[in-house]
Amino acid sequence: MADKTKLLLIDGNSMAFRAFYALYNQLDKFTNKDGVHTNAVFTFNNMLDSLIDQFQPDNIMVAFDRSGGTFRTKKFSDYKGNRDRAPQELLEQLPLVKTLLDDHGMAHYELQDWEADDIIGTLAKQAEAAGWETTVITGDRDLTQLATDHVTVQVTKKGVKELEAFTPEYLKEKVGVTPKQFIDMKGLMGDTSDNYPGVQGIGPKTALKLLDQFGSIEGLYDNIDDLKKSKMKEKLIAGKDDAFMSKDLATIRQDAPLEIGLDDTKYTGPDMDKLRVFYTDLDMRQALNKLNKQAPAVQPKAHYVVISDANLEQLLAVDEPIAFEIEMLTDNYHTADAIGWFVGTESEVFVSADATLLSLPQVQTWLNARDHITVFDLKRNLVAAKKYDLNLDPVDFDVLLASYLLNPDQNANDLGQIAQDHDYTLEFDEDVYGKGAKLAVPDEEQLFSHFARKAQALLSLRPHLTQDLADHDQSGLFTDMEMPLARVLSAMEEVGITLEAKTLQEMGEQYEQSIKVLQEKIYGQAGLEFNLNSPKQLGEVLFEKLGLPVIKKTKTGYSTSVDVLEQLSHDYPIVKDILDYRAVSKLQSTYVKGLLKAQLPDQKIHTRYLQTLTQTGRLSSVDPNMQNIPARGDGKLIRKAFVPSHEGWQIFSSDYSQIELRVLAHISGDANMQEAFKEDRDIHANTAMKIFGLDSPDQVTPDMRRQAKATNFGIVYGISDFGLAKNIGITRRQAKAFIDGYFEQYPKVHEYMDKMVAQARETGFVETLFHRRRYLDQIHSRNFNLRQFAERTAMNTPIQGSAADIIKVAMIRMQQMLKDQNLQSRMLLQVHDELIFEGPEAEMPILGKLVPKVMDSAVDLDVPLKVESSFGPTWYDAK
DNA sequence: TGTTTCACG
DNA sequence: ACGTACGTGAAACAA
Repeated sequence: MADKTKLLLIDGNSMAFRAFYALYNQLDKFTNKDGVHTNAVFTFNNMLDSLIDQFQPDNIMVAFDRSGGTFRTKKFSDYKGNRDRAPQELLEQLPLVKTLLDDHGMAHYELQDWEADDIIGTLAKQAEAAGWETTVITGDRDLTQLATDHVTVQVTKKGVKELEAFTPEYLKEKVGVTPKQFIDMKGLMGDTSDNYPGVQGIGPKTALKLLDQFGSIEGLYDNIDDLKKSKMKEKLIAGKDDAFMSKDLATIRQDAPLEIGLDDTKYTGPDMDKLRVFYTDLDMRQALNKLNKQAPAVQPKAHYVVISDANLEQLLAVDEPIAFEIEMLTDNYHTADAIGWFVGTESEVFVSADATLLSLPQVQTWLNARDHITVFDLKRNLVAAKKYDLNLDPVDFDVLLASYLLNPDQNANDLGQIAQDHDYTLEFDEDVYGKGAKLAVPDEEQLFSHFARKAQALLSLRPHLTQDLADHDQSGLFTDMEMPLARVLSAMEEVGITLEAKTLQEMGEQYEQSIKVLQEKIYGQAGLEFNLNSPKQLGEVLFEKLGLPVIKKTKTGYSTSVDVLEQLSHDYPIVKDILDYRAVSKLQSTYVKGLLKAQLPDQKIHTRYLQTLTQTGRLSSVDPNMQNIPARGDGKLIRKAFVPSHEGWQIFSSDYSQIELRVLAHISGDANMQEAFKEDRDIHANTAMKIFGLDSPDQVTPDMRRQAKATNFGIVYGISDFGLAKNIGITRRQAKAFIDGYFEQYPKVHEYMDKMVAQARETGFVETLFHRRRYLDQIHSRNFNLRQFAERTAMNTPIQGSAADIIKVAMIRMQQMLKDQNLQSRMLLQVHDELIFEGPEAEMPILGKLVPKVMDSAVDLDVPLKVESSFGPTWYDAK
C-alpha cells in the first residue's frame, strides 16, 4: 500500500516568535552587514531543516496572520487587545522568513480578516477529506482542538527543539477533554493572552468538571436548571453570553474562504542557488557552509596544465604577475610534507604534485625574477619553500594577511571563506581534503582543479583587498609591517630554540615523585581514592564528602579554582596539598611532557606564531605555545632547559618596561602620566601617591604600591569597580574611590576612555597607532553584559594593539640590524613585550647596546620607551 | 566538542 | 537589577 500523502501545516507567526526569542539574547550577533537582524530567520531555517528531517512531508503550508484586524476583532473589539506589538527587530524579519520559504520551495499563505489558525484549520479539514495525514506545527496549544485520528498537533516545548504530539488520545489523557471540548473549556475559562473573558470565576478545574458532566457548553446551559443552587450556578447564568461568545472566539474555523487549495501546498524542494544568494545577502555563514556541503556550488570548470619536462618552457616563459602556493595537508608546516604547488596567471594555471621541481635552478631563477607574486599565508609558504632552498623574495601580497587586517574577527584562515565573503565561489580546503581521520589527498583531477580555482581566486581577490586596505588607511600597516614581519617570523620559527631534554627529564622524575607523595597524602586525608585531575570528582570530595564551605559555583558544579582553594587552604590542610598537586602536575603535563613531545629531531622547539588570529594584533604561539613558559615561582626552573644552540653561546633577552602604560600616557596625552615616565619614576608608586593623596614617595607602603599597580592594570583593561575590588580584595566602594581618584589625577586618561567608547559607537570600530582595526558590533547591544564588554574592549584594544604594533616594528628593524651588522646572533622568540635572542658570548655586549636602541626607537612617542636587558647560559639565567 | 583550570603578557 | 577585569594555548575530563 502506498503511503498516504503527508501534509505539514506550520503556524508561521507562532514559530517566528519562538525563533526570535530563542536567540533573543544574541540578537546583536545575528545581523548582516546592512544591520538587518537575522536571529529569527536563522532559527526558523534550522527549524525547517529539522522538520523536514523528522516528518518527510510531501506537502507543506506555512500560514501567517495578516496585520490589521480579523473577523474576531469585529465581533469582540478587545480580542488579543492586550498584546504588545511585536518588536521591530522581529517585524523586519517576517518578509525575510517568507522569502526563505519561497527559496525552500515551501508554500506560505495569509488572508485578510483571517488568522493563521483558521487557514490551518481549513486546510486540515480539506486534507482529512482527501485522506491525507496532517501534522500541525505550532507553539499555541489552542490548535490542539484540530487533533483527529489523521491530524496530529505538534506543540513546541521549551524553545523550539522539542515537540509534544497531541493526538485526541493524548489530549484526553493530558488535559482530560476531547479536541472539541477543548473549545468549550476555553469558552468557560476564557483566555488571558487572547484577552477574552469566558465565565467570570470559572477556572480549569470547574470547567473540566462541568464538561465531564454535560459534554459541552450547549449541554450545560440546556440543563442548567438541574444544577443545585450555588454561587457557581449564579456565575454561570450571569456569564452565559460571555461563554458563548468566548467559545465562538476560541473556535478555529474550518471554512475560511481560501483562494488556494491542497494542490497549492506541494513541497517542491529547495532551490539551492536562490538559497545560496539568500544566505549570502544575510551573511548567514553557518547556513551557507551547511548548504555548500550538501550541494557544492557548481564550480566553473577550471583549466590547468600539469607541469612536466615537456612543457616546463611554457611555464618559464610566463612574464606577468602570478599567484603561487605550496600546498600542505596539515597545519604544522614545520613537519608537513608538500602535496603539490601551483603557479597561476590570468590565463593559465600550472600545477604539480612534485614539490622537488621547486629545487630546479631554472624554476628558482624564473620565480625570483617575478615582479609580483600573490600568496595565501606568506609565512607558511616561506617555511615550505625553504626546504627546497627557494626564496620567495618577489611575494608582495598575502591574501590572508590582508583579510586579517581588514577585519581580524572575520578571518577564517581559509581562502574559500575569504573568497565567499567577497562573493567569489571557491570550495573550502576542508571540503576538498576532508578533516580529522578523513584528511587525505584527493585524486589528481580534484586536487589540481582545486589548485587552479585557488590560483584564480588569489588573483581575483588581490585588487579588491588592495583597494579595501587603502580605504582603511592600512596600506602601510600591510606593506611595511605585516608582510615584512611574516618573513621575520618564518626565520625565527625555522631557527627554533634548543631544548635540553635531559634537564627536563630530570625535573620530570622529581615531579613524578612529588606527585605520588601528594596524591597519597590527599587520598589519606580524603579517606578515598579518586581522580584528582577531575574538577567534578574533586568538588564532590571536598564539598560533599568533607563538607567544606562552598565559595563559588561554576555552571556545571562546584568551582575548585585557585582563588577558591586559597581561601580554604588556611583552615583545611588537604586543600594546601591539592594546590601543591595542581602546581606540580601542571608543570609535569604541560611543560615537561608537553615540551618533550614537541621537540623535533634537531633537538629544537619550532613553535608557530599565528599572525592572523588575535583581535588586538598580538601574535599567538602554538605547537607548542612558547609565550606561556613559566616565569615565576618554581616553574621558572623549566626555563633552564632552554639553551643556546652552540657551545660558547648565550641567551639574551630584552623587554619593554610598562609599554602599555607608556602607550596609554602617549595616546591619552595625559600630562601627569607623561611626566612620571619622562622623569623615569616608579609608575606604580607614582600612582599610589596620587590616589592616596601622599606628598612623597617615602610615604608609599608596599601594600599601597600593590594596590596602585592593580589599579594601573585595571585601567588598561577597561576598569570596573567590581573587577578591581575582586582582584585586590577590597570593597567595591573602595575600588570606586580608587578609580575616581585615578581619573581625577590623570584626567586625560578618563577623557581617552570616553573618547574610545564614543568612537566605537560612532564608527563601529577602534584603531591602534598604526591603524590596526577592531570592529565592536556589540557596542550597541541592548544586552548589558555584551555592551559593557565591548566598551572595555574599546578602551583596551588601542593600548594592547599599539604595544603589539610597536614590538612588531622593532622586530623587523632588529632582524635587519643583525644582518647589516653581520652578527651571528639571531632572534628566537617574541613574548608580547620581550624579545629573546641567542648568540656568541662575544656578541653579548653588542646586543646589549643594539637591541634596546632598536626597541626604544621603534616609534616616537611623547614619552620615552624603556627597555631592560640581560643574558646568561640559559633562558632562566637571562632574567 | 565544551568546560574547567592554569600557564604567560 | 544586572554580573564584569584585557589578550592568548594546552591538558584533562566529561559528555
